[in-house]
This record gives sequence, structure tokens and C-alpha cells, in this order.
Amino acid sequence: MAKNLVIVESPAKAKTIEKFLGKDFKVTSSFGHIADLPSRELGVDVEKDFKPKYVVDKEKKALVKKLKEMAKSSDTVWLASDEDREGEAIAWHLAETLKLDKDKTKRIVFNSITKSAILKAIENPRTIDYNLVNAQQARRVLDRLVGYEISPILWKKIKTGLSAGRVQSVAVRLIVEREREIQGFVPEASYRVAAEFVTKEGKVFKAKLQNTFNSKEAAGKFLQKNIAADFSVSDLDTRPAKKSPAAPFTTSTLQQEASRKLYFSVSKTMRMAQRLYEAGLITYMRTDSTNLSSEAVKAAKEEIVRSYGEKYSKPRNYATKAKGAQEAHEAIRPTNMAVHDLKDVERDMARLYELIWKRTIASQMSEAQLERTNVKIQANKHDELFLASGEVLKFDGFLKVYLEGTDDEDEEQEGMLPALTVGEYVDKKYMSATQRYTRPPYRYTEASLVKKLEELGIGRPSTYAPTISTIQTRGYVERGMVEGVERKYVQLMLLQDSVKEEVYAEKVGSDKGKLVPTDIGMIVNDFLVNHFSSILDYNFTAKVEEDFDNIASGGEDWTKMMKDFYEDFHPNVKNVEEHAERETGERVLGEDPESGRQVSVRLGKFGPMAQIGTSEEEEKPRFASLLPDQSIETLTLEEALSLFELPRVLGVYEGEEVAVNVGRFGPYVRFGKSFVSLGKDDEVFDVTMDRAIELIKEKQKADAPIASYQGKEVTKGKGRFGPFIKWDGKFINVNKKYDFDNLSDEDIVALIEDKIKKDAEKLISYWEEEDIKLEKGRWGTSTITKGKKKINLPKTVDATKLTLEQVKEIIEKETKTKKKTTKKTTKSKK
DNA sequence: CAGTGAGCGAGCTTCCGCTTGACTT
Repeated sequence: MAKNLVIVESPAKAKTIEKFLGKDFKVTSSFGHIADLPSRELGVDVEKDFKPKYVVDKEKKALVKKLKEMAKSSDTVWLASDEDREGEAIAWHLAETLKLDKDKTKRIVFNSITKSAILKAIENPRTIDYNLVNAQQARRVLDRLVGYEISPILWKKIKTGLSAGRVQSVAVRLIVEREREIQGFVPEASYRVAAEFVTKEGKVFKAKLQNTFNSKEAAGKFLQKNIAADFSVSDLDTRPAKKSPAAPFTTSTLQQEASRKLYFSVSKTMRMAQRLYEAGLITYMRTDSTNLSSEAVKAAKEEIVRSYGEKYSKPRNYATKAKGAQEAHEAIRPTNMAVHDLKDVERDMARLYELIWKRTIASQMSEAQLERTNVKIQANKHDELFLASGEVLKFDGFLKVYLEGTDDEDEEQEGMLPALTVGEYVDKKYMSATQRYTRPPYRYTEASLVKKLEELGIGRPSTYAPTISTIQTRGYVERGMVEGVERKYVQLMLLQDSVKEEVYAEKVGSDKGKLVPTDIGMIVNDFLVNHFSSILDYNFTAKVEEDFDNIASGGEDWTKMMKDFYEDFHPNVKNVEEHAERETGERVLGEDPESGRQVSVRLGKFGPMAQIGTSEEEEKPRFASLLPDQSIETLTLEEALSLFELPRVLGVYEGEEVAVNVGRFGPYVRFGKSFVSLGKDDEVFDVTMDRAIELIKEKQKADAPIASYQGKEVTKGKGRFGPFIKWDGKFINVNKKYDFDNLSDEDIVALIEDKIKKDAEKLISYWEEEDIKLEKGRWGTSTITKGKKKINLPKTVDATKLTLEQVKEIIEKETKTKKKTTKKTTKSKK
């Protein structure tokens, strides 16, 4: 056994560091935190100085045992977790949980993984910083109290299973408030005038009128004035300008840029980055720092000089601007600057790598030098001025490699202007006045939400992606299907000496994939903002972070901070629990003209619904679910009433009744006893008998067997894990190599035989009379299958040696604790 | 799985941050 044991947080990091240290050092990892509050209870003794109860997670027990043994046989244990709050707490938990001897334990930190940084760290060990640990405990306990005291209030007042938290609830609030701004937005139209001019040499350029007009008449009148007018250059101004490169990537800027340029979701970016990191190709991907190690700056410089020449190099350091940044790591950069792109890896990994390489290299390159020209064009028949501007690139600098993307969809690229002189006459080619509308604010994308959260100092690099998925799995937010609507606009065009009017159409408000709040999201948000305004305050995190900082520097006692917070917080929770009304988001829309009863809309047991009548009346109320694209907040009386016309019976087809309705899974056509979901473009109230029959036929075709193999039918479908074919009860994934819509018979046979072969290779034992299968898994684990039940065995079990009796025992044990896992699977189905 | 929406009550849900691993329908 080695004399020295170094414990870091990540196994990939351990692997790298071990190479730098001699053979006297064994490097291993803790896989993040090893101890935490228990998940099933509060785990904080609020009566006794908020003493936390720490437990080792079930899945970490084996790891802790292994670490203990390794520590025991080493002379010195080096706790090398990250240099921030969480890292310090990890070191402390390791020291406590592994019961490390103080005299043989040393705490070291480094924020770049280079040989010199690590050797320097080893020479300068310190002890655990308990102030920093206490700051972490304060953060942890505060989050626990907020989350675990407010969530149960939501179960009681709105719906079970809901959640609230310091981070997620503010994220939802941002999205809800943005949506309301959009709903309340009234677009204003104005006419903008644009023109194209031609120089004597025949060079064309575009110009815009400074003024806009707010009516068609005024715009038309202005165009008339330009008939047979003379135009000349009245002013010309040229000045140098420069552009600087953006800082190297942090987690947040990587997510934004991958979203803008590669259309990756936040979680996809992190998945790809994780794999690049594990392959040793990039530095750590969860960071809030824009800092590069001096080695990296030097390597970038060498690569730039080699590839582009000396004048393109300009080494720089970037100050991190994110609020509350902890800077435990470097910026995200390639580990080897000489590798410009990757071959032999998955395409999307290579694309992300290239983005990281370009951004890093560009950040160490010279500014781009530009010449910006602004020109004014005057007319002899009126006083309005046309403006034209252009840019000429004098030296490309960093632009040779990379330019950061923008979130502004309207931004126009400025082109070049022809050479012009003051007083020169130009000819009008055309002039137009186009009706333009002001725009509502943009809905958030996953990445722009991350950007906003980071600006507010809310959340950490390791939680951005999980937070976005939490607010979606809780049903507060959806990725939008908002199709947008057509809007007409007018364009007046002056070509020679007459003004012509044309009407065009544009699509507005199309927001596919953007984040849109659900009814539940809005109701929960309003409830929280009303009753827990201080927690929902956009500055709450910033305020408590100040306290955490004071605790970290030893200026404040963490239990005192908790006490101050809890003194106000807890009585408020109790008060809301007792006095707040149940929240359903109910809106009364008016009266049903037929019965005169009240029509309302609210959140019901099974989701948003409309209701005719009230429960106080003698006659029972009538209920109807809302359509998937409708919402409580915007539903009109007419829309509500039409919901009660369902189900619509369309007629009879092949002796069975055909009807349209809305159910648990959205709108559908019922045909006898079978159901067909409506297509995306179908409207429940518009579907005709012909369309319904078409849908039924499509469904029958899709369900029909596509082939048969060994006398058993083969069908196909699309599941959670992509397209598959099904044969003999087996699901066989069809990967992209095959054309799923046109599978040939040979493809099908190949897929099935391949599956049979692979299953046979996996099979260890099969007890036919008991219907129990024992199979090898892909990661050294094994699986027991009994009928439809599946049990995964831990890696430590050698499945090849199991007997039928032992297997039966395992199944029995598993069945007892089964309850929990079944619930989990039904949830993940959603 | 696609009709529900009363009221009761058992047993459950939930946070944020640090990490990787799980291999399915």
C-alpha cells in the first residue's frame, strides 16, 4: 500500500493527478459528498442549535468502507476536495466519517490540475477551515428548512407531490412573470422607411430613414414627396473601432453558446462535456471561473503564434463577473491547445469540443480592428435624412477563429458601404414603408434562464441543468408548443413615380421549445409569492449569501444566522398552514345561457377543468377537462361552454360508433372500443368524419404487423428510448443505421437474430419451470427476470455461482421492498 | 389507461449541491 492517500472529488481528476505524483501516492475519489441530511425527514434539530443529522447514503456505504480501509493503511491522508464551501464540507465529512487521525490528515487545495499547482499544494498543507464548513452547513440547513417546510404546505393547499425551494421557486417565478408580460403586451404598429440607393458607378447600398410614421397615410404622404427627388450625400463620418473576444467558457456561458450555436439543451451540453472531461480532452465542466492557468495561457499563445502568427496573439486574464462565484476550478478549456478538432468521437461531442477550443483560443487573441462609416443622405424635396452605416474589417484578429452568438433574434449584420464622398449624388432604386410591430419580451430558453439565474447569483454550475429538469418534472413549466399566429402587415413601395400597396403575412409569437408556465406553475407561484414573499424575492439568495460569506470569514455564528431566519420563517409557515385558503386558481367566467348557472374554471383533482354550476346547488355541477393548449388564466366563456359539447359523436363506421373527445392523454377519436390520439394539427371541434376515418385507418396500419418471423408477428412502435420493433415479447431498439419507416425483411430478420444472439450471450441460467432468467448486464452487474419483474444485482455478486434457491431468496427479499421502486417507475414514465 | 370532480383516511411526496452510474420500454 502507498504511504500517501490523496482523496479528490471526481475519479477522472484522481486519474490525472496520480500521473503527476510519484508512486508513493495513491489517488482516489469520494464521488462528491459522502454524507448528507436524510431524505425522508427534516434531519435538523431546530430546538438544539439546528444540529444537522448526517447520514451516509445507502449507495455510498460500500465506498466509505473502501475509503476507510485505504486510509487505515496509509501514513498520511491528503484531503484534496475543491477549494470552496462544498469542498471544505466534503473534506470535513471525510475526516469525520472515516474517523481520520488528526496528526496524519492534511488538507490541500489547488484550482488548476497542473503538475506545478499540485506539487505546490502538497508543500503547503493546512487544516480544515471550520468557518468555511459552517458556512456550508448554514447553506445546507437553510435550503432544507425552506424546502421541507414549505413543500408540505403546497401538498395541503394545492396538490400532493409539489415542491418549493430557494432556487426552483424563483426560476418558476421568472418564467411566470415573463409569460404575464407577454400576455399583457399590446403591440404598437409604426411604419419604417427603407431605401436602396445606387452610386454613379452602379454600386448599391441600403439606408434607413431616421423617423418612423404612425399611420399608413403619413407614410404614404412621405413616399410621395420622394417622387422625382434628388438625393445626395450630406455627411460622411469614418472612425476606427475595435471588438474584443469573450472570456473563456464557464458552465453557464458554455450552456448558452451551445444552445445558440448548436441547438443543444442544457442537459445535452453537460452530458457531452462530461464525456469530453472523462476522456481527458477538456478541463472540468462545472465551473464559475473564467480564469486560465498560466500554463494554459502559455500553451494557447504558442498555438496561436504557430497557427496564425505573432500578431494574432494577445494573452489576457479575465475577471469573473458572476455574482457569488467561488472559483474552485479553471475555466472550461481544452487540455491540449494543439488539438483543434476531434475525430473518432461522436459528432456532437466533436462539435462541442470545437466550440470550446475556438472560444479558448479566441480569448487569447488580438482585438479585431474595424472601420465604421456613417453616412447621411439628404433629399431636395424634404428635410428628413436617410442613414446608412457600414463596417470594414481592417484586421480580423480573434474573429479569424470565433464570434460569440447573440440572443437577440433581430440583430442585423452590417455590410460594407461603397466608397462615397460628401456632395455626391446618388439615385434612388426603391423606397419602402413597412408596417412593423413592437415586440413583446422573449420567452426564456433553458439557456437564457440559466443566464438570468446566474446574474441573480441563484444556483450553482452543478445545479443549473438539474433545476431546469426539476421544474419540468414537477409540471410547473413546459417546453413550449406555441405555434404562433399569422399577422398581416402592410408595405408601401415606391419604385419609379408611383406608390403601390401590398399586404404580406408574417408568423409571430412562434416559440417552440421555449419555457412556458403551466396552470399548476402559475397557481403555485402566486401562492408562494403571496405567502412567502421574502423567500421568493429575487434578492433572497444574494442576501443570505452575504451571511454565508460572513460565516466563512469567521465574523458570524452560523447557528445565530439560522435562529434569526427561523424566528420569522417558521411562524409564517404555521400561519399559512392554518389560515391560507386552498388555492385552485378559480376564475368565474360568467353564466351559462342555457341554464343560467355559473360557469367557472379551476384546477381540479385531475388537472385544469371547467365547471357549470356550483356544489352548493341542488343539481350536481357539470365538469369538463380543458384541452392541452388551453389555460385557466386565459380561457374565455365561449371556450369553456364549447367544452361541454364533448363528446362529439360523428357517426358510424364499419358498424361502430365514432366519437371525438378529450381524455387523460389529450384529444382522441374513439372507434368502438379502440382509441386514436388526434394529430398535432387537428382541432377537437373541427375534426370531420372523413378525418376521423383517416386517423383510424392510419392507426390500424401502424399497429398491423410488418412481418412475421418463426410464425410470430413483428410490430413496430416508438417508445421512451426511440423506435423499436417488438417480436415474441422482446423490444428491439432500431438505431439510426436503419431507415425505420422502410424496414426491409432482411433488416427485420437481422435485428431479431442479432437480439437472440445477444440474449443468448448474456444468459447465465434459465429455470424454465419457474420462469426465472439470470443474465449478465453490461456493467458487470447481473439481472434476474421473473415474468415481467426485473431485479438488478449489485456488482459485487458473482451471478455465475448463484443457485436457484439463492435466486428465489433474492426475489422474495426484493418483493418486500418493491413498493418504492414501482412508484418510481410510474413517475418516470411521464 | 381514455367515463372521474362527494368524503374519508393510510401512506406517500419535498430541498440544494457535490459526484457518477444506471442500461430500461
